[in-house]
Amino acid sequence: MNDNVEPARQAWRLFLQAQAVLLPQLSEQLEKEIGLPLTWYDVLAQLKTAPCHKRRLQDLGQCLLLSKSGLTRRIDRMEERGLVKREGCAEDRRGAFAVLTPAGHDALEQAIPVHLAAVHEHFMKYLSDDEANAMVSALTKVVDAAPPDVICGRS
Amino acid sequence: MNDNVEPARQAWRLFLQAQAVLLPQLSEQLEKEIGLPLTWYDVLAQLKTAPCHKRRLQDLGQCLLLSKSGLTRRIDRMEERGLVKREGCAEDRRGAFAVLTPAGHDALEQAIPVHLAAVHEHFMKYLSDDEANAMVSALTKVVDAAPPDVICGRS
DNA sequence: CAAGATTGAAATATCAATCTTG
DNA sequence: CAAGATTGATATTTCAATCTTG
Repeated sequence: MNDNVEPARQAWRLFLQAQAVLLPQLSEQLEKEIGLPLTWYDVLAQLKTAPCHKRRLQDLGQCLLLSKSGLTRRIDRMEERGLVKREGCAEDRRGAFAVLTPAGHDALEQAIPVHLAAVHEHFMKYLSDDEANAMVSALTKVVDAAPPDVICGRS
Repeated sequence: MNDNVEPARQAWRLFLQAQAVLLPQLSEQLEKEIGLPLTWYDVLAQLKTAPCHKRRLQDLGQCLLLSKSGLTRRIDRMEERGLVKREGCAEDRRGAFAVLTPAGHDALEQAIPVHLAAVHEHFMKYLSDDEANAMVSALTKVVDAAPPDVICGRS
């Protein structure tokens, strides 16, 4: 019974520590080598895999788990730097798209190998196959259990 | 070898997603039910386990992975609310301690069961024994590989 | 000068309110 | 009125500069 509680609690502690150690490290490294904040990388990566390299702001906010206004401002800053641009939506004129620009595409192409190498170096290389599979199966349950309003419903 | 890459990459994606979903949820819940931000809970928890319920600001910043000025301001806000207080250091008069107040101790005692229950509800209960052990072994390697002097614990 | 802590300026996030369109 | 997006006010964090003490 104690053996049930303890490993899970330890897993939680390490989960928090790992993200607290990893994210600043990866963020700083990408920023220094490519001049791209990790949060911008996330936006560019989403756009790259989207049809026509564009995506509704609404959708972007949801899949990046960012509030509406948070996304508005992030896109503002990225647009100032020419990495994305906004595009009105013809079918629903309330909406808007964020579109990848050529400069944004180039920046991402530069960033991808650097970032993936860093993720491998600091995270993936420490996971055995079994450990990776166990993490996938466990965290899938955790993420799927999150109420939809946590994922979608932020002002 | 290719089978090594994919589960690990998926584990990374889920790792990011899980923390993005979990932390706001736990934070909001603790804030609503106890009126205590999760970041303050972390400070109180650190102080509770320290000798005499006090700790050098320097040490706190390191184990909470917070910058010097970030900690200064967090302690400012908590001191305003009477949860901690500052205390000069006799041996090295440049330094200062953060000390748990009775009010801070009470708030933490209220918060602990609520927060632990929430962590169980949203995270721990989804981990089988094997999955928890795999996560512990994997994340231990990840955390140990990071710059070593900064690691302490949360909850 | 170096180390511990604080302060000012800037970055980035959120909530609430607002504007525009359906 | 509801939905998509933006704006204003506020909160928290970091970096660089500063103050104090060793």
